[in-house]
Amino acid sequence: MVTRRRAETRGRLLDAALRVFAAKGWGQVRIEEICDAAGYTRGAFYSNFDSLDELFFALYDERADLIATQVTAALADPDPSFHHAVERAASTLLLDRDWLLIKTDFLLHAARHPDVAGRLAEHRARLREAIEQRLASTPLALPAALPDVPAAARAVIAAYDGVTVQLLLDADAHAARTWLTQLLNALLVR
Amino acid sequence: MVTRRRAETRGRLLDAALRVFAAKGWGQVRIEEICDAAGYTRGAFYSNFDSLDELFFALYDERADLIATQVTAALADPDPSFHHAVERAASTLLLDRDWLLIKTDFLLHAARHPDVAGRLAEHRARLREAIEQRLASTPLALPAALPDVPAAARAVIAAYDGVTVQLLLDADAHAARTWLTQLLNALLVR
DNA sequence: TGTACATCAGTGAACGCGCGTTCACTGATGTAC
DNA sequence: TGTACATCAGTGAACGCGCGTTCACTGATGTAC
Repeated sequence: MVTRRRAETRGRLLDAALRVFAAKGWGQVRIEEICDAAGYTRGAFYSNFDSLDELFFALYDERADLIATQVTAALADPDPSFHHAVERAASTLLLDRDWLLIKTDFLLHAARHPDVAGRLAEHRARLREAIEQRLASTPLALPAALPDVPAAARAVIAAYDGVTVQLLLDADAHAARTWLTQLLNALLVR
Repeated sequence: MVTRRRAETRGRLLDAALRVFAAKGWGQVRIEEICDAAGYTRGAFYSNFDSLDELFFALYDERADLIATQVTAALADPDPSFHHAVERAASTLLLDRDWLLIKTDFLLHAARHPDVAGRLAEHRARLREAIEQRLASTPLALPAALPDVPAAARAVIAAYDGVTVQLLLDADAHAARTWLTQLLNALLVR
């Protein structure tokens, strides 16, 4: 059984870890920095996690699940226009720079350690399916180079990844959203 | 004056650093690992560099310059077809996974430390200009969403960045080149 | 609701290892004749 | 070309700090009556 106190401590450590990992980056983070940021001493960390890796993975899983759920909801809503659904999904995906930094750290970690790449593949698969379903239920005249819905969905993800890089560099979230919309128009509308 | 011996040692340390940084990642690398890989003791490192950061930056500058030169040459060659030039540039950009890993480490570092982002911005500007010049000298019917050459060039870079992410995850360089070509067709050919 | 007790979560001092950094040294390299 | 010497590049042992990890402890939380 997990007590309320324990769950709160764990939650605060995870929240602090998000900020500290985003600011410093994987490999530059000391356990004590996270504990300080969360308002605990190091013992609290060892009482809740076995290692910094375990905490980082827990953090990734938690946020990835949250993002995927939000994006799926934004895309699945049949009410708004295609354009509007894209805007909402793009807002979720491109708003939180901290998450983009951590996600990219995790991407690199997965690229170097295939044994942990599964978590990331699963997250990307969830997003891809949500995109495919939206594309399939929208009347679109796809260009010749992207003949079917799966190819178009992969193109959407490539565009998103490309815009993410730009956003990491210039930190201009508004420009990134505009740019993603523009790219999707170029890719999906013949 | 730099002696021959000194230049060779520096070169071997940089080569070893490329492999070690690619394998382990920024922040996971010990100075001794690089020295071991290069066949030196730690003193050799301190005789040539002040810090691991300095070595990493030197490594980035060296490789970025090499890549940019090669890509510019591939794109500037007026002889081959547009398709062929794209293939050659894509080969240079997507062939060396070690470089993609290091480049992405550096991207994250630049995203977190704006004061060092200049090096990366310069590299990207060089690539963008080479792409713009090639696009300007090629008769293309751009889609409505990408009205001018600068927008098209930025789209090419976004596609490249997106494909890079996929290649980092699946390590399939051949699929990545095919996929990039397909994306560029979808983006640039109305 | 109040009290007494048991358990558990987080404290923080202490330990010790790994690794960055230094430096007196040696033998490799370059130079003068 | 050969030799003698000076300088310089890389060696590797030694030092010590930062940080991960442990653990005896305390006071916070939950439970039984």
